[in-house]
Amino acid sequence: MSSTSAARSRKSPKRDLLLETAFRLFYLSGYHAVGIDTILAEAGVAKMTLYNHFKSKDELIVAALQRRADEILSAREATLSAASDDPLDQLSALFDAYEGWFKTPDFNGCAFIRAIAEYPDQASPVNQAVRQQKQILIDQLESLARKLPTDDPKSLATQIYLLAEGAIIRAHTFRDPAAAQLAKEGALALAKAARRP
Amino acid sequence: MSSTSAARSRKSPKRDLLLETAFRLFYLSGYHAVGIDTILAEAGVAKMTLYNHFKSKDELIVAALQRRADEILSAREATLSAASDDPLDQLSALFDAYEGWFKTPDFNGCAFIRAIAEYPDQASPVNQAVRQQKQILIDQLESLARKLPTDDPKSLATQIYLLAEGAIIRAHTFRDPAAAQLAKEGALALAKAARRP
DNA sequence: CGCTAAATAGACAGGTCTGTCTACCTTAAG
DNA sequence: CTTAAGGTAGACAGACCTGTCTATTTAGCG
Repeated sequence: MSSTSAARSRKSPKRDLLLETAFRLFYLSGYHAVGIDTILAEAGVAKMTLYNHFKSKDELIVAALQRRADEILSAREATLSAASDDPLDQLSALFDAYEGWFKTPDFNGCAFIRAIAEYPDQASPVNQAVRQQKQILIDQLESLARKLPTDDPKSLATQIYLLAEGAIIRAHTFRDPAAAQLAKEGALALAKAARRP
Repeated sequence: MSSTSAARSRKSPKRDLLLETAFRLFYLSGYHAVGIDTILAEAGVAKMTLYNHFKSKDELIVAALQRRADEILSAREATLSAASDDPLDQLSALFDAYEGWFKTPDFNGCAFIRAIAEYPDQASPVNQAVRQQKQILIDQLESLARKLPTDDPKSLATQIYLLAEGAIIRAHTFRDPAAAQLAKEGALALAKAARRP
């Protein structure tokens, strides 16, 4: 029995290569626009290897997004810990990091926002994965806002979140990395204005 | 000669029905996810009628977005002219209108942002159509910002734009219409803080 | 060596997609 | 009545899509 095997280990070089390749191509052209065969050809991996690791294309997308979320989380923690303890400095560092991202040659917007755009059904696993990831950023912004002198840190954090997402949209739509600095100035102004007088 | 006809008139009931149906379905499920046949079945129109009016699916998408842009522009002008002449009132009216939109049962984010997400290639006609439409909003915000007491109306207008786009993203991702009011308060705070002291 | 798990190539089914073509119908104007 | 434009139905080509299956090969390991 069990002639064909499971290959369900979470640690596998082929699996990781598939996730990296899949994310890169999805990010370049979109989720529906990129077919399985394109990813397999680019990665040089057989089709059955993919379907041994993932049940479906949707599952591959979710895993690729999850992998990307881990990368982002690590980078963000590095950015924050490189800045001083001053919450305003940390806010500045966050938006400066956005600017660096916007200037990378293959910047193509936010993979998560674009995933929501293609999978707007809230019941979709892709949609759920995106919301989960976005919530982490919002939580981090909220804990940052709590270090600021405001009586409504939650609202302030959300407003900063709106500026951050808006900056990504603008940078992507108009290829305008300067959106990061405008968002940063806006965020700092809101943080200062929110001070209880 | 010319046994088959052109049917290229810009005013045609079938053409308009196609555009309305196409936009509704694209907005519901996405551009790649909705096929021509689905639109034709929903509209009750023959395939050749579509291809007599539009050269390709891409051209249909562009036309549907253009039609939607006209609607939005009219609605926005109505919103602005219903408010007082005070630019802060006009700003408030804009974000209140956003809230109303977010609360509509079939709200599904911004059709233009989602189009950019699916057609990230700047050379794509869809991408170009979206940028053109978004620029109109930015120009309107800029002319509004010029009525405010600030020495950098362009930056202020862009920051308000970031809040507006961010609010749409948040409202769509988390089904949170309250994003509109947060964005509005943020925009008003920025407008007041930008006053030359 | 021998066993096992992982990966491979490639064919394949079944469906969907865009776009084209033909032949026919309806309607309205001259 | 005649003519022409717009619309219709349906078949069709050709490409692409996801997912499955089989038979074979490779690689690690006791």
